[in-house]
Amino acid sequence: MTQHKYYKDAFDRVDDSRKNKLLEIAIDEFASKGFKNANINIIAKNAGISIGLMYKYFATKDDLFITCLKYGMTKLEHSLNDIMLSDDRLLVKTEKLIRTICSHSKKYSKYISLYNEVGAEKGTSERTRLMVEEIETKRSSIYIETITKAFENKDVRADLDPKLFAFFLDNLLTMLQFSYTCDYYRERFLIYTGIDIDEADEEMIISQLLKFIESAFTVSHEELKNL
Amino acid sequence: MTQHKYYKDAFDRVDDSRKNKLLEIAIDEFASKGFKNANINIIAKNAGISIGLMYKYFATKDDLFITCLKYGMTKLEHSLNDIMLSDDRLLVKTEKLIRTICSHSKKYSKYISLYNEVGAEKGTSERTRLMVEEIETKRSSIYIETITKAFENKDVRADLDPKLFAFFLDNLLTMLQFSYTCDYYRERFLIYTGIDIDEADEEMIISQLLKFIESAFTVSHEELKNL
Amino acid sequence: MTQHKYYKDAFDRVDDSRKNKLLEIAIDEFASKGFKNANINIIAKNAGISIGLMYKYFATKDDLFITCLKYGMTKLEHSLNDIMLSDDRLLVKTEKLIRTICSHSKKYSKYISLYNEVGAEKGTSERTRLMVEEIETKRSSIYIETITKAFENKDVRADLDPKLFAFFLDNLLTMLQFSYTCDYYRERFLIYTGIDIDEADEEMIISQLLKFIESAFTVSHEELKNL
Amino acid sequence: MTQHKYYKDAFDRVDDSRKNKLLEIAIDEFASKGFKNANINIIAKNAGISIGLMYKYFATKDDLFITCLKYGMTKLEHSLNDIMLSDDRLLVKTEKLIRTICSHSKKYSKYISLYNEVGAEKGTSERTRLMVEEIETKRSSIYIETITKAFENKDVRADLDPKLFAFFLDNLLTMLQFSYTCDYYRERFLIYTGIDIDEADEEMIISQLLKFIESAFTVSHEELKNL
DNA sequence: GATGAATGAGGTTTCATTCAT
DNA sequence: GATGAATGAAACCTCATTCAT
Repeated sequence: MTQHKYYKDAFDRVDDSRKNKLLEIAIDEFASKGFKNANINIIAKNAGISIGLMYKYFATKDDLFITCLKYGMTKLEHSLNDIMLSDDRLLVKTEKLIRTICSHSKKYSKYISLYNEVGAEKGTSERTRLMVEEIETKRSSIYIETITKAFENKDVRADLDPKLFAFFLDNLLTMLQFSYTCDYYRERFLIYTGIDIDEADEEMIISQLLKFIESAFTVSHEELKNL
Repeated sequence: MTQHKYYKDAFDRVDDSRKNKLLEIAIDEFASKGFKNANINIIAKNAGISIGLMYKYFATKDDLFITCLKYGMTKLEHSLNDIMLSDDRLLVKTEKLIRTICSHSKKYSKYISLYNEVGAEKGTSERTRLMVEEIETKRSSIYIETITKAFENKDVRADLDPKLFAFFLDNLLTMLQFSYTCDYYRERFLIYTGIDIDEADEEMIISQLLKFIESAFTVSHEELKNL
Repeated sequence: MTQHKYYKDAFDRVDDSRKNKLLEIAIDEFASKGFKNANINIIAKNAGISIGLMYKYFATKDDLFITCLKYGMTKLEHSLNDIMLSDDRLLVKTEKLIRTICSHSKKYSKYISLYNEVGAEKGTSERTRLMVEEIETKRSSIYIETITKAFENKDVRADLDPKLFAFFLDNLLTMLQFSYTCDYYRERFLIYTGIDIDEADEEMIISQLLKFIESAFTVSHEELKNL
Repeated sequence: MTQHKYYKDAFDRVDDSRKNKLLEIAIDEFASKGFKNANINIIAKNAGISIGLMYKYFATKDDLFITCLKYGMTKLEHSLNDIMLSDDRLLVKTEKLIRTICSHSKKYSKYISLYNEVGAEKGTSERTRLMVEEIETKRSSIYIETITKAFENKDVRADLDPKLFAFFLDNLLTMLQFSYTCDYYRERFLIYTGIDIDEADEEMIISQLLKFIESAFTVSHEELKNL
């Protein structure tokens, strides 16, 4: 639950524009080559600093990665917050959510690429646990809170569990993000739909996903009779 | 679309039980350490063959990985086929699908771990493209075909696109698989639901997901009036 | 023979308590990690001064080490002087010497640890030569002088060479010091005696060592016959 | 007590002359630069093998060092065994011991240099403990056993403890070894005696040390009176 | 077919020292 | 006097792949 700081004090003292530049360059490298293939010597060189200074800022390659990840995740979080704390009905919120995911995915595809990479990490369970916590705790609680309220307003089918509802909803959004940003999932989208997602009609995707969530199947006959 | 063969002829001549043993051992290594950290020399040692022979079977580490991946993917495909080609209504098929995903995830978690890893691969776009094709083409076409039929039977809301419907459905199932099998997504499930997925009530998850897909939101008043 | 000064003038101008604090902290680091693994940046940080200032005081890490070493060696020298310049017979002096070594070893184990390290230094023969001279010249001359006097008083077996006698005596005392203070030699003591030296009966060790040396002083059979 | 093996199986398969060559070259490097400054890439290059193969033989630099150390220690052990198991009286054995130490020190000075280095190691207490055990256990037990027998034969003053006697005796021999082989202690010998130990009259040193120890064996005045 | 010894480029991390302020 | 950001060479260790037998 404690939010750790994965960089050293020296990095705090760097002015913001250099800080951001460094992180963006690191994110470029991580997003294009993956964690293991990324080379911190190259990151340092591209950022115009010595490798020694790099290690004055970040104790390990891991820490640099996590800092990049959190930097990226923060950007989306703010937009999500704004949406979820509004007074709209859940359906409207969901639409806004999807729109934000779409535009964010285009703008910040590299950040999502990092997030995607974390999801594939093996064999470092303690680090993984920390990272999940850092990333998912806030996001999940915003979702769950909002959805719980929606239940009180009878915006949602009563026999659904708010937590699982939030989970399924985020699953759909996450996979949509990956489809916009990660090589494999972009190809997969192409195979499913026949369309390159970059050239897809975004409005169509949004409306289709909204309908899918809203009511994928038509109400069953039995239920209708009972109305 | 061409189905490549990522091993050498010599591997064809090995008898099946040794073939499977070798692949299972390789899958163990890949699933527990990830592709880059897996060590092909150790795989050979664990499998009881020399590294030289390993290279008589597979030209590169990549090829070994892909062969493992396809080996694992084939197992699920058969079950899916059986379900999708049945005469059930889509809702019933979907339930069967989810059940299969759940049980498969427990039994074959390592195979899914490999699949998950592929989704995070960077910077090898041609290889990635080939792998997506190998894996997703068959699966997606089964989904789409089935769902298109369901549309004809009016089992599905008419204003949904079958391809996107298939895509969204598979997204939900894929994320459920990951939640059963991959470190990160297991933790994420715990954070969303408060439950360790291994100790979760599977029937509850199945029924909730089914409801979510079936009709996440209650039918709106307007729509009801128009019935 | 010239007593060098291994620090810069700026260090002379620092007041004594800060000087001592700095040296004690450096000694801590050197004694716990060894010269090569000790980190001069960390020493500066622990001492509360900047690394820049550190280099205003000491030209190199080597110089800092030597200054620490001499600082530590000085402390024992004074006690030895007092003993050796007294009027006691050699046997009494030797007992006092051993007692002093024991208590000093407990109190100043870190200084001895530095001394022990110097004995293992390789490949810097000129520096080594200088350091031996700095450390051993005074000590050896006190020993030799005292023992030469003892020879005149017939306190010592006549057919022994005073210089070698002093050398052997100091060897025994040095190894006893190491046994009290250095990881390896502490373990070695345990293996030889079955006792952890910290829990050993100090009086027993003293009396045994004294007896071991003492008989060296008593006349031999032949000499006895000639009395 | 278990004697570990600090090299990998692959090293066992190397033929003896190459094994010895490799170890001698590594010992050269360690003895001349010390453990930390020694460079295994250089050792590999000098030995005419690749660094990769080096790591097929030894898991770590540490392991290579320990293997070198044990290789060197074994050589002296055999000579000591022969002497100590003979039927000579302790005084004769001791003389042989000193002679062996002297000649061994000249021949194998590098091995002793390694041993000396271990005695100065800091902060790796578990590794240190293992190494002490490996090296000192056998040697100390041979000493103690022999000396205990000598006590039964009344070769030694009765009020001395055999374990401490062995300990003091080995201390003198160890320091003599260092004086022959280690930079610092060679200089120290020069300062004490005024003689470069390489040009010293070895017979004189031997006889002086023997006398220094010897009197320890003769009975004390009191005891003489009681005869 | 089968072996496994051998390669060596490549990547992370450390730290004594400098120098502009 | 005092600071501490910045440097960058240097060292350990990994592992996919080759090839002589």
